Amino acid sequence: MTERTEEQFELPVLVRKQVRDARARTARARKKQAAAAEVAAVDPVARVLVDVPLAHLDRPFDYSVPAAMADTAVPGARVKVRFAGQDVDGYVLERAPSSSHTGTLAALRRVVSAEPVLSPAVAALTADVAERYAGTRSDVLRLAVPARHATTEKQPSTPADAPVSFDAAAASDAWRGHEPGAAFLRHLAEGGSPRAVWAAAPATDWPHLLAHAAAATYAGGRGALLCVPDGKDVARVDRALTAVLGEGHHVALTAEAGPARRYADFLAVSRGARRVVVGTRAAGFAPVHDLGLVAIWDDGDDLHAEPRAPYPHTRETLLLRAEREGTAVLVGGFARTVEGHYLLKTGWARELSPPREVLRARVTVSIAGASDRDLARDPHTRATRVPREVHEAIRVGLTTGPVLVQTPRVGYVASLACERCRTPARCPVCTGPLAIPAPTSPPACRWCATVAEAWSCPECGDRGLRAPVLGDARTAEELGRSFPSTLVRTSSGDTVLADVDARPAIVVATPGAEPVAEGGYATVVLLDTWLMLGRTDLRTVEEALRRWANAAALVRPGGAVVAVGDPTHPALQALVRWDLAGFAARETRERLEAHLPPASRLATITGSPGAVDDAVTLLDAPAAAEVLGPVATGADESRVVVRVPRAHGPALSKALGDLQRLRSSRKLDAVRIQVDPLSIG
DNA sequence: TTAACTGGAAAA
DNA sequence: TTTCCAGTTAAC
Repeated sequence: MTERTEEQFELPVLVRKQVRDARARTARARKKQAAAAEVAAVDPVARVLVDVPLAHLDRPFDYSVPAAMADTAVPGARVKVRFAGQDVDGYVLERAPSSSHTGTLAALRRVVSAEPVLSPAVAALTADVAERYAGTRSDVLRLAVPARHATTEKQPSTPADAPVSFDAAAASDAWRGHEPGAAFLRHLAEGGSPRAVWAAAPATDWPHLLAHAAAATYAGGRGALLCVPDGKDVARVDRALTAVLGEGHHVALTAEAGPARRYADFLAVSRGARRVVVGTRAAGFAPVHDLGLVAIWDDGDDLHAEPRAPYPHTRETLLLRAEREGTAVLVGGFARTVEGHYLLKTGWARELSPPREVLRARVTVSIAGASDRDLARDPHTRATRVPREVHEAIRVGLTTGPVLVQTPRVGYVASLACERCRTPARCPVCTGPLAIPAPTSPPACRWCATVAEAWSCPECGDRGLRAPVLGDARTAEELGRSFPSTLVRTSSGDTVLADVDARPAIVVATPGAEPVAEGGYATVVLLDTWLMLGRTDLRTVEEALRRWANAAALVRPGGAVVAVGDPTHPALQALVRWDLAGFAARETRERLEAHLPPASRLATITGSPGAVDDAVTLLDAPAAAEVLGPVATGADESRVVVRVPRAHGPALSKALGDLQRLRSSRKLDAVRIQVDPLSIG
């Protein structure tokens, strides 16, 4: 009885002790096993980058390599490791003879595959990009290495065909009109690393020029990497590369291809079976062997800005890569960005551009200003948005070929505008945009709901408001009425046409969705340019000009471009003179005075007001840094902007990275950091 | 997820 | 002082 009571009483203690002992035994056993397990004879240590989201763990951890994995745990291989009790994915960065870690190393748990998917060059690039954008390598690696597809991995990659010899004559011919294009190509072919910012002349078949630059590099025994904004452009450059290099030398990497195809193409590159690559922004990380040239087309297109952390921009990724791998650089486009201009201004890159007489021969740009006088003379103009001379230009164009009509997207500008001078109508209370909430109601502010019954235009005093007539469908309908016997096609949103043939037709397209015409358009019309300038973003004007230039450049050589808008606007004047370089230079000067990028490096810190506040306190920013804000950006979210002169950019990135590591290790509330955000909105 | 560590409380 | 235990922290 007594014994039983005692037993019952002592049971929990006993159980606890047993559990404890059992745990200790398994721990000892595990350690013994780890120590006893045979490790690799050479380089028994693997430096592993683990895939964990914590900034302070963004460094290699050493693991012992079991003998069975000696040959498969190669640098670049995907592995599974035990990390703080969990199985996590990682990449072997390198193998080493010993570790500086004090304490016993855990063993690699499994080599997922011996395929070295993370090359030393891309691993280094990943570190550079993470550092530059104050992010983690694991985030960058998600962008750089595609998901594994085991079946695909088992297939060998077809080796490249014997390279065709470089046709220097054809290449120089293609680049004719862009000076000094021939010298640039020769330099590439000889294995040099020239760096250029290229202003393409309108009506240039730019995919072929890119293909020739890649071919020149390839002929010199090196690889080339071409990044373009979207899948449509990838397809064009893909075709151009096939035309110049033939089949079997290049791959096109896009998000559209399924996972198997994507991985197969990636492997063809990482195995060195293909050394010429074209793709969208993710391709910037493609592990091209013996990389000799990196190129980006239309670097002002915001598709080049990665929307996932740490938000790297393709141009910056490629420039970091060029620095590290010593490659040639080609930054091209019809329009020029302020960043592109900056590369020239600092002497880092040379200019490739068409001489005046080439431009004059390629295109004639004119402006149809819908002035009051025009409206009085032709009241019909206002109803159709298409001034008489534009109507005439379309008619003339249609006698010889297709006509492109670019019209702003629906919803691009939702606000009402002054009927007379077309200044966007803003709320007198909060400066928000005015709109008509219901068909019969008076205009009201979309931000603060103030009813603006007695609105008058601050620019011209007119009291009339007009709703912008917008949309490609609406425009197509109008033009269809004006040109009854003409085929009218639209390209926008979900139904984007890649190309149209050379027959006369009206092609109505929204910006960025313009199809390429066989042989080029006879005429290009840019409607409602004033609407594209109506936004208040920092880059509005630059962006509008870029979109106009991209549409205008689709004319055939000697074709006509007509823009409907204010003839005195500097952006339209730049378009008329096709002086996009001059516009970028002026824009850069203005930004310099306003301490905006690219003369300054700028970063935003966003998060809960408390977190942002103490992030600013913890931030060990360079002495020259200015902290602007915080400002409230939403419900319980605030933001500060940190700005430094460009020379202190790397120091700012470093400080922001340190801040993230510190916050992560102290388990403080996360803040989102964006270095060089595209816009601060 | 979990082993190692920390510090405070209880036992000696 | 030593031992035990729960909560915390670092993570190979």
